[in-house]
Order: sequence, then structure tokens, then C-alpha cells
Amino acid sequence: MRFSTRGHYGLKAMFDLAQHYGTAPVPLKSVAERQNLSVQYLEQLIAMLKKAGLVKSVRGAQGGYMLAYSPEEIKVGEVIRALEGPVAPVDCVNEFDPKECDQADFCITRIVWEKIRNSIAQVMDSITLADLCREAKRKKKLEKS
Amino acid sequence: MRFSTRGHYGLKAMFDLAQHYGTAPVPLKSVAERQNLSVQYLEQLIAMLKKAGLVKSVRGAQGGYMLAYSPEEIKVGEVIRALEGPVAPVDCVNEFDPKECDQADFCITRIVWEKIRNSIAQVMDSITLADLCREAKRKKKLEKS
DNA sequence: CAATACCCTAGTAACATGCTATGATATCGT
DNA sequence: ACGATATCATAGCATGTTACTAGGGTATTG
Repeated sequence: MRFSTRGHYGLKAMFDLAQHYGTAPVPLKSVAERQNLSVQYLEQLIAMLKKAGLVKSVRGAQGGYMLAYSPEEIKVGEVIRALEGPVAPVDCVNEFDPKECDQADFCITRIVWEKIRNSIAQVMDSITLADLCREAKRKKKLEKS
Repeated sequence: MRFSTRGHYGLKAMFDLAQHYGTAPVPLKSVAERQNLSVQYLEQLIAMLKKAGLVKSVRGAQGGYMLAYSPEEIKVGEVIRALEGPVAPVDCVNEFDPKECDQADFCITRIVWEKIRNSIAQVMDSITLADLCREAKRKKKLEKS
């Protein structure tokens, strides 16, 4: 069981934008360099994030991307869902539109997948981009000392 | 992000075997009928479970499969790992052999995936097949009343 | 000896992934 | 005005995985 690189890379990019929140728009090229990702691929991911309303863009020279809200207001779960779709370890417990099979009523194993789904969602929704920035700061401080 | 049908179907099958624990070996055909799965596909899944030491088999007529241990001793996590491999939402936080990238030291988003991994593992490892059997019993009782 | 059932391997259609390529459009600085 | 910088949009594509099916073989029972 794996998430795709979309969620993986996309979260990296959003974290990068969060660290530049409040400054000038950040061009994807610089995000790609810092996070060691392909610009072209990142463009596709950020398009999804824009569609989801999580980032804003400024076109043209000196342009780039920025978070649509403050890092404090953006949960990791929103980012990952925008890129990976709803949390659904198996189809019949999709968090938004479960494709329930005819056995749904008496399928006991279902409760396992529901619990897994809920615990994933709980983690994703309890961490904000600001939390990650704080963590980065803390780590930097530790290195210095 | 999804688990494959291997974990999904395999857990169903193991639950089925758990419900017949202590009786004669259960032929796959009957498991497949009850759980609405293809016999041929199930054979492949159960082969993996056997390799992992979770089930025993009896060949020939009147043969079939049975749990290698009591349902109380078999965690859902063991079943799922046998079929899906180690819990690893992204490769760099694989629970057994993480393919750490060169950024591992300063990659902050990593902690998100670690937390997700841990919460999945925690759920899987805190439920036994016996728990599922008890749940099934409870549900059956509720239906009657 | 035939019925039952486990065991093993190979093949394969369909789909998802993780990109790259190409080109268009908008904006800024000079 | 123009060229550099960026975003924006779509298409293509190699590779791998999934979810099976097919077609055997082997062991055991009655």
C-alpha cells in the first residue's frame, strides 16, 4: 500500500511555499531545485492544487505561486486529498462516496478498513503546513547548537 | 491511496477461516462462495499466507485450509503485511527497509508520512481475527433481537 | 480409480504511474 | 516594442502493477 508521488512531491512543494509565505510569489523552478523535483511534473501537480483553491498564481516574469491561505489554515489532509483523491484504503470505505458491495451489511472486515481510513484521515487533518514550518525551525536551531 | 484487493480479499478469507477454527479443514471453494471471490485468485492469495506461516493446508479430498494459530494470536497486520508487503505510504518511510533519499536529514514532510505509517500499523496490529469473530457474533445477536 | 482439493506457473488485458514534450499565453523590465 | 521569465494546457508514452484466467500437476480419500 502506497501513496503516489503526487502526494509526496506535492506536499513538499506546499511546504516550500509555506516557508515563503508572505513574500513575493515563488517560481516553480526554484521550488523544483530546492526540493529536487522536475519542473514539468511539478507544474501538473500545482495545477491540481490550484484547482482545489489551495494556491494562487501570478503569471509572467517575477511571477510564481503562493499559498491561497496562511500555513496555519492549510491542513496536510487538504493537500494530499487534492492530489490523491479521497482517503479510501479499499473502495467500499471511500470517505466520500463508498462503493458499497452487496455484502456491506454483514461484511465484518469492513470495520478494519474503516478504522485504517479514519486513522489516516485523523493524522492528515491534525497537521497544518504551519506545524511543518515550526518543525523545520526547531530542527535548524538544534543543528546550530 | 489504496490497498490492493489482495489485502482486501485475503483478510476476508482469513476471517472466514477464523470462523471455522477448530473444525475440519475448510476447502477454498466454500470460502470463495461465502465471500464471493474467485477460487483461482484466492488460491494465489492463500499461497502467500501459507508462505508467511499463517495457514496450514491438508491436501486431497476432505482437505482444505485452516489457521496455523488460534484467531486470538493472529493480528490483522500480519495478514495484510503478508499480502501487501510492509506498510510504506511512501518509499522513504517503509517500515522495514526505508529507501532514504539524500534529503532524508532535512526533509520535514517525512514526519507526516511517518505518522501516517505508524497510525496504520497501530490499527492493524491492535486487531486480531478473534476480535473480528466477536464482532460478527455481536452483530448476529443484534439482528435477532 | 475417480473424485476432491491443494499446488504451481505462465500469460494477459486493462489501468495507473511518472514522467517528457510541445506550444501557447501573460507579465515585467528595459 | 521586445525578449526574458513564468504560468497554463494538452498530448504522448514507457514502465509497472493489478486482478485476474488458463492449464496443468500432485496428494488424499472412499
